Amino acid sequence: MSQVVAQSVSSQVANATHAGHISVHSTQGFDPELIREHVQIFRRRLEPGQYVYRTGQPFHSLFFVRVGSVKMCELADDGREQVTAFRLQGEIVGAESIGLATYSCDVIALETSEVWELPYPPVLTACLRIPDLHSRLTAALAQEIRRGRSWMLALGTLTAEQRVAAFLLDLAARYQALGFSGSHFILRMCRADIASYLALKHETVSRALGHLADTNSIDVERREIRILDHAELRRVSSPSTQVH
Amino acid sequence: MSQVVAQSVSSQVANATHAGHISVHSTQGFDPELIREHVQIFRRRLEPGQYVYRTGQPFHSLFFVRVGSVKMCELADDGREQVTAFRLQGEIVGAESIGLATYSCDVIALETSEVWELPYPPVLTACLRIPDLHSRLTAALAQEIRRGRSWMLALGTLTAEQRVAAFLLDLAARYQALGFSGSHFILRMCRADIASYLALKHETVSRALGHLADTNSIDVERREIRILDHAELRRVSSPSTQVH
DNA sequence: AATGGCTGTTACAAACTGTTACCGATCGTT
DNA sequence: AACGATCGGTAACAGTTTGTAACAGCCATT
Repeated sequence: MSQVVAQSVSSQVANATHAGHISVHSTQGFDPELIREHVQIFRRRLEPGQYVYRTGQPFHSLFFVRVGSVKMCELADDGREQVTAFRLQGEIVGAESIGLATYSCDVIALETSEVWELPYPPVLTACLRIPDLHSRLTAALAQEIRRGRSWMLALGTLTAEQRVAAFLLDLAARYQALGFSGSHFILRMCRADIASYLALKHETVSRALGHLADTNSIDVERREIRILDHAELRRVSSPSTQVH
Repeated sequence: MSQVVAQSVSSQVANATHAGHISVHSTQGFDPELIREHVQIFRRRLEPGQYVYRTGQPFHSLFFVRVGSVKMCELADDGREQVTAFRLQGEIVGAESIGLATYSCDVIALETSEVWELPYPPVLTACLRIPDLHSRLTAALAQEIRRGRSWMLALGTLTAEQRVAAFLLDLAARYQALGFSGSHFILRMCRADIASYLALKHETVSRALGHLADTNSIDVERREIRILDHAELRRVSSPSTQVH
């Protein structure tokens, strides 16, 4: 039965994708359509686990996630590593490496995906020609800074269960903005990736999901998530809203 | 006696400041000198605790920290707040709010400081006129994203003592890049601010500093820090370097 | 259909961090 | 010089998160 449900979800995905309606909201208005005439765009198809780019490879392009989703992994010299972002379709990756000779992180497809490669020097040139494009790119970069800061705040101030709740709400909002269901979706990443992103252990993520399910806030079936009570999830993820 | 030492440090600060040599490295080359002729710059003097700008105020300018240091504080709707960055002289604040109608965080002076206000619309215009400036601003924004990511990695993978060690090393490197001593400096922020930034409680910061002092890695006298053993500090802050 | 590998779940004990409380030091003010 | 407020340090105790381990479910391969 869960098989059937999962399929119904993927058909939603297919529908929305075929509608060709990519939310520009999620990229702060940086839309590849705007530079189509000025920059040659290369399309690349990716299977789960394939790299969009790797740390240390020469920086040459930004990438627009057209279909699917990717994870971004930061890695330190001493071997530590962490997932620092998940990017869904309609979002940009690669901007963090602007100004460097080589990419500063790994980007890996979570599912079968398609990215549009936007060679950076041409993008830069186009920005000078199209004043609007410049401010859009700058705004997209600034938004990326804010997303990081905002997530730092979450990591620094929320407990394990609160982080998991906040993570689900964030994903739900982004799926909804894309035209998918905001209360029923499939996690494209494994527990270990979620845990890494939330600065927890994967067992702790499991336990938190289990507890949220026990309290009927959500329904969990491995990677399939149903949000049963948005209000309760928000309450859980916002400590100050609690009654003392 | 500690009084004397503290004074010797502040004279170092005074010296380097008077030398007028602001590192462009720390701003990825975004230097206010470059736009002097295109943008009218306003100078502002700040006393400790004063705001450079507040969350919700209309966004209008970037700020270049000319003298002193500031903290950046993120605050959530539900009241949670966290210090998300410390900026020393030669660094830029305000870039995270580009593209928004209002500033997205608080910036507060930690000591007597001077900031140069750079009205943003003129900066943007100047970027279109000076191609080089555009790439410098973009690069500065990208660097800000990477700094955030890199700190997220630290928060997510390091223990309390490792974070404190990493924090001290980061400060040391930045002071050294500015021409100050990298092994003897004064913390401009209180323990609570450090704790907030490191996602710890201030008691834990105290314990960690105490333990680092016990092992002769550093010397602590309230806000005065001497790094006695850089190598040991690096070892502490890099888990994988440990021998099993 | 059976196997092995990977992923996810749960229980229990241990470790680290947070909490609370108190004390001393410093600084600005009266 | 005395005062209060803020800041910093220490300690005992409580709590959450983690580590370890065992088990179950899914999937690809044989």
